[in-house]
Amino acid sequence: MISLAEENYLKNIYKLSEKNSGAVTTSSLADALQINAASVTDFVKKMAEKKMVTYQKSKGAMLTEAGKKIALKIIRKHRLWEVWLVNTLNFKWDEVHDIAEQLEHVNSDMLIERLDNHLGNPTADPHGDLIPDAKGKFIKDRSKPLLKCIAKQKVKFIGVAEHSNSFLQFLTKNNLKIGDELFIERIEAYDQSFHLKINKKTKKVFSKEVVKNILIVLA
Amino acid sequence: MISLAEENYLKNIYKLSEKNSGAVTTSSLADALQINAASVTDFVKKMAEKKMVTYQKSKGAMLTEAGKKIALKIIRKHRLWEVWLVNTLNFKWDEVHDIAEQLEHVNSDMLIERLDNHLGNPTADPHGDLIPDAKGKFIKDRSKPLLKCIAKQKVKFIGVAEHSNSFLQFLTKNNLKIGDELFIERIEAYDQSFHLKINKKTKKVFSKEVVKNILIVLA
DNA sequence: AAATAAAATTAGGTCAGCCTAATTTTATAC
DNA sequence: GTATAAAATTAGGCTGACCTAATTTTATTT
Ligand SMILES: [Mn+2]
Ligand SMILES: [Mn+2]
Ligand SMILES: [Mn+2]
Ligand SMILES: [Mn+2]
Repeated sequence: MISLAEENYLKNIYKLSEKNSGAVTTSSLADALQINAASVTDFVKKMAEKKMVTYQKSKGAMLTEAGKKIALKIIRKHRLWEVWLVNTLNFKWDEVHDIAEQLEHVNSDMLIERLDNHLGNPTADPHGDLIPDAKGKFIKDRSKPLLKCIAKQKVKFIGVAEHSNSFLQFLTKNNLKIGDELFIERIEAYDQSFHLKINKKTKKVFSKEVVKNILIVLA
Repeated sequence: MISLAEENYLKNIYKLSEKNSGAVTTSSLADALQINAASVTDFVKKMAEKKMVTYQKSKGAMLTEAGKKIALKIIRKHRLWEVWLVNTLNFKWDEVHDIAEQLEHVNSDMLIERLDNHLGNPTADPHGDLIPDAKGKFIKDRSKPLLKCIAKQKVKFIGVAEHSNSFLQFLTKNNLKIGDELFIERIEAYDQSFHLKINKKTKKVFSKEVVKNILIVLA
């Protein structure tokens, strides 16, 4: 059996290795898990014995295939639950993460698959994060940061690269939500702020800070 | 904060004190939790320090008001989740208990209340067990064992007094489900087996063993 | 290439939640 | 009421998942 702590380690190792590929450092894991680095070293060694990760002293940890499979399953559960919370129970997108952090550890394959079907086999969660299927496969990710776009492009808002409540609430306050059509009227050369027209109606200006965390696809 | 172990102790103390009122014995708790009696003694003492229970050496434990409140909340969650699993995800009534055992520990008041509303504020779970409201109050229980009835009575099957999978599956196999109307055609004097007509159609005979675990209300 | 800083590891705890074995207390039988 | 059985407690341990402080390794400056 796999413990709660192990599940959280695996999930976070996966997420960190997604960003900076290669071995995940002890300190980055410690930071993500809010656990002392010494404890992480210890734990990771035990996980290596159990073949969930490979570990090289002073270099870091990498998921084995077995570990990756578990990590993806937890991520799948987390995101499916978030979809349920938002779509069925009408939670806001900035209210679901902590609840999903708990629900992701509920262990029942039958439950996951039924939930998935009940939700219509969604491929993305309320924040636009892709949901792996039962085999751990994602659909192809075609998104990129709005910041990478050029003036006069028409794009669709499909996700966020930053998941903090403050950022999500900022977007909500500014009436920006997933699915919105954004037209880039102009990009200010000096500070790279974006002048947008949202859904062919409202005009708004967003700073580079914001724009880099908005993920879009070309419309 | 309250730990998983504490929640399970509280829930089981509540359930055992429901049956045999008075203090809950160490051995009955040990048996229910599948934990060694020595460990239970220890744990219960710690819970007494935290004012969740009162404890008298060699006599047993009783919930305090605070402890009872927590116990009822867990029972509420367990039963609400069971309703969801059966009504929304189409699980069978003998498939939900283990999943609900996990879900009952998910901690979010907002989640419970939204789930409750979404389900239409049910007052009983798929096994006929009453669901306490947010304040811990139950509706009045009017059920009694079918065994206590007399011949020629017409009654409605509303719950089970025995929750084992084997019993639930036995009932399912015999096409008996909650809501069914039962007419007691005759009670065999020798062994107290019940000759029933189910939903004005099927005739079936059930042993005393079975009949004592079927809960009904007079129709 | 030394010196310094940062990251990682080792050594030696703690605490929760369990266990077994031994002992004491309470209940039941004779 | 004494003997026996059952229940409960005490004593002493163990493991998982953390911690701090000290040390070692690796990276960055100068
Ligand atoms: Mn989340
Ligand atoms: Mn998400
Ligand atoms: Mn149940
Ligand atoms: Mn139930």
